[in-house]
Amino acid sequence: MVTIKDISKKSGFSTSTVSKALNGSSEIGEETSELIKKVANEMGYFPNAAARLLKTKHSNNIGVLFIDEMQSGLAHEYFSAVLNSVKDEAERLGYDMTFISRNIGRKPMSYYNHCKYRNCDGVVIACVDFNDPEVIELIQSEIPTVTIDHIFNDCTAIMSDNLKGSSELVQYIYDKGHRKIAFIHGENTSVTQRRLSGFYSTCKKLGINVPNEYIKPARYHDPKSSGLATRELLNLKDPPTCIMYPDDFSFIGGMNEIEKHGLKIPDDISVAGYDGIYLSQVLRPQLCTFKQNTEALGKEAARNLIMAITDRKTFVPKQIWIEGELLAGKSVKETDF
Amino acid sequence: MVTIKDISKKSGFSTSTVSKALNGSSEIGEETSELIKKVANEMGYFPNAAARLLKTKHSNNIGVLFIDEMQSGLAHEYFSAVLNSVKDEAERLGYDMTFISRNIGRKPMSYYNHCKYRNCDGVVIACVDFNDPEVIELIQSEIPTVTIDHIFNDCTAIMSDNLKGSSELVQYIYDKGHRKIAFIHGENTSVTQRRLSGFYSTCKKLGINVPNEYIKPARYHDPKSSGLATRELLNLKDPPTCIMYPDDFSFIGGMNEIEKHGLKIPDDISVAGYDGIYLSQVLRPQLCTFKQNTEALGKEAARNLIMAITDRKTFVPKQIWIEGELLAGKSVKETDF
DNA sequence: TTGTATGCGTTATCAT
DNA sequence: ATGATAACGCATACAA
Repeated sequence: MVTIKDISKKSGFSTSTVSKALNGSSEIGEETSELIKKVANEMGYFPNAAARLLKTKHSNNIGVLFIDEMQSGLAHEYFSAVLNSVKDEAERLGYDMTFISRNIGRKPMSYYNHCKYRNCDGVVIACVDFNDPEVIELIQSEIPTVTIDHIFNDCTAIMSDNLKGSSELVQYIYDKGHRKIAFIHGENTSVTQRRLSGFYSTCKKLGINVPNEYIKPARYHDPKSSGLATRELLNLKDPPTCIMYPDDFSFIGGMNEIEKHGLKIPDDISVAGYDGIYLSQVLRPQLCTFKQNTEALGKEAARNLIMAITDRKTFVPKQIWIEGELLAGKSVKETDF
Repeated sequence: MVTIKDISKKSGFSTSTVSKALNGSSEIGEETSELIKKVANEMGYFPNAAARLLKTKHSNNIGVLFIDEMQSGLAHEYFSAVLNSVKDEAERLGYDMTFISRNIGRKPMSYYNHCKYRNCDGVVIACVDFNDPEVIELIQSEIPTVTIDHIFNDCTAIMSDNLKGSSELVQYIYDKGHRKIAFIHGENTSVTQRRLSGFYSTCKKLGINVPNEYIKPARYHDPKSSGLATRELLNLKDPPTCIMYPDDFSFIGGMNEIEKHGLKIPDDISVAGYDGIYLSQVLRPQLCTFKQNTEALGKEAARNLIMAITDRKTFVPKQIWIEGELLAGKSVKETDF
């Protein structure tokens, strides 16, 4: 391994001069600086992040907490897309990304301690149980954190605008003439609560009556439970003319159930998803859905986290709302009720 | 931050005694050891990975190279599942995982240098262009590497058994009575080559004649190109009775095209996918596909990489083949040709 | 069994 | 403008 010492020997300058030159310090002469850089290059020098960290206390490394109890974040297209965007932006800003887990080897370790152990400058938290005491410990610690899709006290949060999303969907469905709209929702999280709020408030605004049996609980990313809920809805005495699903993926479960009932989308029943994953756009009929802006979500998460790290003293926690986009598709039929 | 020094002061023992006790050295007395551990616990001590690394040269951190030119690995369910499994096993064995990219901040950096910079003990490589000189540089370097789905000289490779997979599919389809089997394949990689080999050799063994126009190029994970290929196949004077797709996801493109032609699966035409992603099992009819064992792939990758790291001297590079499993589904119709 | 001293590669402080 | 030196937190060779 080529070290600063080697460069020092080869170039004849002291290690401190070399260090300064390599870091672009203004106190080093133009020529020396050039020479040193040249030598460093020739020798294939690269700094050692660990040694640097030991002095500077900056690792230029951020942790990511992406643990889904079901199938661990990554399997979920929405979260993997967000994560990917976090990664791109972090790299652009000079930060690497390390996964944070609850234990390393046989040793159990809290998320917080894991971050300390790896000297993470900050952490992006998403797709976790925000009631987990360990998550809370981490968020409340001195380590800068940014949460995605969950507001925790006054910590910085990047939020996909779920209220607006479900509102726009309802509005669109209403505009198409539907008055009997059912909503199959995911498990009880703040995301779900916001979507429900958007749903109810828009219905109210539009004067739509929503019978309780039109609201069905299911699970995110779980076609089975949505399929079940769909069956219940279809078997109602007065079934809805349009069903909103927890997410595009879950809709697959509904789709099968609808076909089993011999119904056709959108002629016999209209449907809408959520997320706008690729799948939704290649299904036929194209699914009406609300596309969350995963790119912006990840990018803002990384940007704000790094701002919080860099301007630790002046950075003010904030909530950032990322808007999405309605993809009309062809799964909601124009109707005259 | 609580350091060994703090514990030393509080407990009255020297830093080296503390260090040894904490690392379970046998040269420290039972009681002292216990006492020191107790104090360390009380003070909330956790070691500093960077400082430790500086001495030991082991980071207990592995890098992952997961860059797809199309949509960056993570969006691909197959790869994200593999990655997830790598992560789980690595963590179990006491290793963290850091993403490796080509540049950090504005500074361009080869993959190899990035690994050095972060002191990765080893790297898992998947889903990249294996002709990239930088990838080659990394594989040929002194850093232990494990590749997934690609054999590079005599480096350790974890291979999903694509030859067997496509063979079994052909055999199954043949057993169902089909003799006119088309194959839409992905871009030219070693994975594709193996699948093609399996396809051709099994056809030959079974005495099936494969016209050239039954073999169509498309792209992995790209429904559009598979849709196009499907159209061409359906428009043939003598169209196939069964179409094999590059992967389950791509099949969606074919599915739409088939519907557009007014055909029904499997009554009018049979189809098969590859991967066995969740989607394939919730589609109706359930897709006939070959499920790759992502869990085993990731686990073996992590295990072998860490073995290579630990037993650097004695570890012998090897190829490990991971078998998958045919999921018959209902998309291939029994026919009497 | 325990303690002392040293060094990993880097940066920062203080001289020169 | 450049250099000597110390320090970051830890592990280890060696001394006691």
